[in-house]
Amino acid sequence: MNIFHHIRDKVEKALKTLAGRGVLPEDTDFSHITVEAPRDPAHGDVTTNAAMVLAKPAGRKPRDLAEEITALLRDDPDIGSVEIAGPGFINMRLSEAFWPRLMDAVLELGEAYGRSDLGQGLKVNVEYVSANPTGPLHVGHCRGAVFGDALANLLEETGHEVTREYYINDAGAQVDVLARSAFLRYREALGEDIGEIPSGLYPGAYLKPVGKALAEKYGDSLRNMPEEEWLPLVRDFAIDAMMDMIRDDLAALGITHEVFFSERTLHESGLIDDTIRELRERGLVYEGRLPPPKGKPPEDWEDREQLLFRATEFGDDIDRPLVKSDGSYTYFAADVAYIRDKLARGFRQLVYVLGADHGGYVKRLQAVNRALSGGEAELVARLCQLVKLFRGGEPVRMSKRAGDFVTLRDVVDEVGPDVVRFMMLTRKNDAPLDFDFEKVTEQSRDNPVFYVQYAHARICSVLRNAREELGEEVFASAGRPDWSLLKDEAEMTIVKRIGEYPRMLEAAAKAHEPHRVAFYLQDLAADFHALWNKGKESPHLRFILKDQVDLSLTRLAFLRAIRYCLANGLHLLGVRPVEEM
RNA sequence: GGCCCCGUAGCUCAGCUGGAUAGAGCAACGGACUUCUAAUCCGUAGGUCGAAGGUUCGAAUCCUUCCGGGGUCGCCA
Repeated sequence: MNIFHHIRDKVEKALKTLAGRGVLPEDTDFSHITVEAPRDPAHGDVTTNAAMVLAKPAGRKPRDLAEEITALLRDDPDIGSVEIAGPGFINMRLSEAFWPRLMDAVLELGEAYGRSDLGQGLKVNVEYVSANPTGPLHVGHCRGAVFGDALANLLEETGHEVTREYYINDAGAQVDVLARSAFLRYREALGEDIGEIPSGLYPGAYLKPVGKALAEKYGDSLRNMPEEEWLPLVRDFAIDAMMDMIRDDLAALGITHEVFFSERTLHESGLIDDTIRELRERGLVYEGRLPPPKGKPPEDWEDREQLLFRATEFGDDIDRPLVKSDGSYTYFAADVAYIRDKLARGFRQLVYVLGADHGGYVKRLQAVNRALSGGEAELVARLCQLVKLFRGGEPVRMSKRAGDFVTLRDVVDEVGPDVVRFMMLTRKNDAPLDFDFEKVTEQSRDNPVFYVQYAHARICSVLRNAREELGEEVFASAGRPDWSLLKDEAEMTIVKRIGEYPRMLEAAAKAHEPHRVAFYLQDLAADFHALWNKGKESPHLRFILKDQVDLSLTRLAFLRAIRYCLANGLHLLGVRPVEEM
């Protein structure tokens, strides 16, 4: 039950009637019409800009057109009153008979309240995290991980067919460095004194268990091999170990990807070769030269003829090289093949959740998508800004030396997955985020995680109490809630907020902005806390009133509806609603 | 130098992809507990939406140009 869709249908029906009468052109475009809640509740429950948007095509003044539209809406039983305001807004107040239907629907739908078919089953691939398999995830990965996961949930909830995917960068030089680093730890495990880890190798202690495991598996047989023989063995072993670790870290945050896609398989299966052949056939590549990079001294710049993708024809600033000077493929070449593969798997929306430092990469990805999908698919890139860590207001210092960085696991272990997940979504993705270890575990108003959880727990507390206070027999013989008993302004504020939930989810999904769910939950929690406290000054507003059973039962049903809304939103964010604090 | 992101109350940020008098929280000040959990709530105060133009019924939002902060810029991934 989405009240805004409901009213929109009525408005569009009225507009079609007007089109039939010749007031509007037959082919009028309705796409810019909004049907939404006005910012000021005094303006009513639902407002539409239809008259203002269509005034020009109709060749009439907005307020005149509004008159014609309202005449057709006025008799609708769901609409209590209609008014024209300001430059031509049509403000509607829903009839008293309408709200009970909404509340009944919320209770009936329960955990399904908010789901929609907005996406029409569109196949969406959400790629997120995709960290190099060379070490544990650090805090920097946290935000993208949580953002991507919440976005995937959000899209799923709004009717998209979602695949969560992780791209494993297991083909480049950095995994050879990983192999050499692991080999050193292997020699260490065999009793050798390896001294200090040479610069250029990964110094982290997390490779020690890998070295030990290698020693157990291979004994000292690797030690006598030439590098070209042991390296592939050690590399594959180490990558597997790193990916196991990464999967564990993600699991600790409640994140599970459906597909882990290996870059190396693109090389080995010949998919990149195929892709480049196809590009050649379609005339999308050519041999050419690039200008040297600007802004940087071109130290080792070598002007050469190379194979270039015609990215500029698809909106990029410069054509992009596919082959390195040593003849191997660039990272970009693999990415082209990867996009081609995603399209071949039927995805029509490719979502990339990236760190802000990859901003420069977006245009070329979009160029590839345009070239290969011919406009059939959309590529959406979302950039996550970095997270600054604090402890009691003081910045947490991290030095890259000796692997002394804060890992994702450190953070989750200290404050818990729910706090991490919620906090990561309390800011728009492209705004920097401060994360203070002390503040996020504080139990106070300025900690949004706590604030929302507390509202949920309070509701559960009342629901628990009610059984004792009112007696089991009251519940056994309870009829349907009489929603007309909810008359107070604070109660109606909440009813309307609940009504906005489905629309908020759709807007968030369209914009790919899961943080809106977090903000909505804070608003709903605030509405609830306000009502709670109002019950202190005005005892008749309390939820449990022993001498008014029908009213109490209705308010308890009301609480269950609020609870569904809070819990559903929290679930989307991957945060567990708690029943007690 | 090119491209991308950001600039909104003293601070941290929202602002529903063009709507009505720009909103929360923190900090400041003044109030509300014999509790269904005061871990909360109510009230007061606080603004040339970085600047200037433009688009139109209407701009914090869209376009152009500046100012300031961050990121990025072939053969790393």
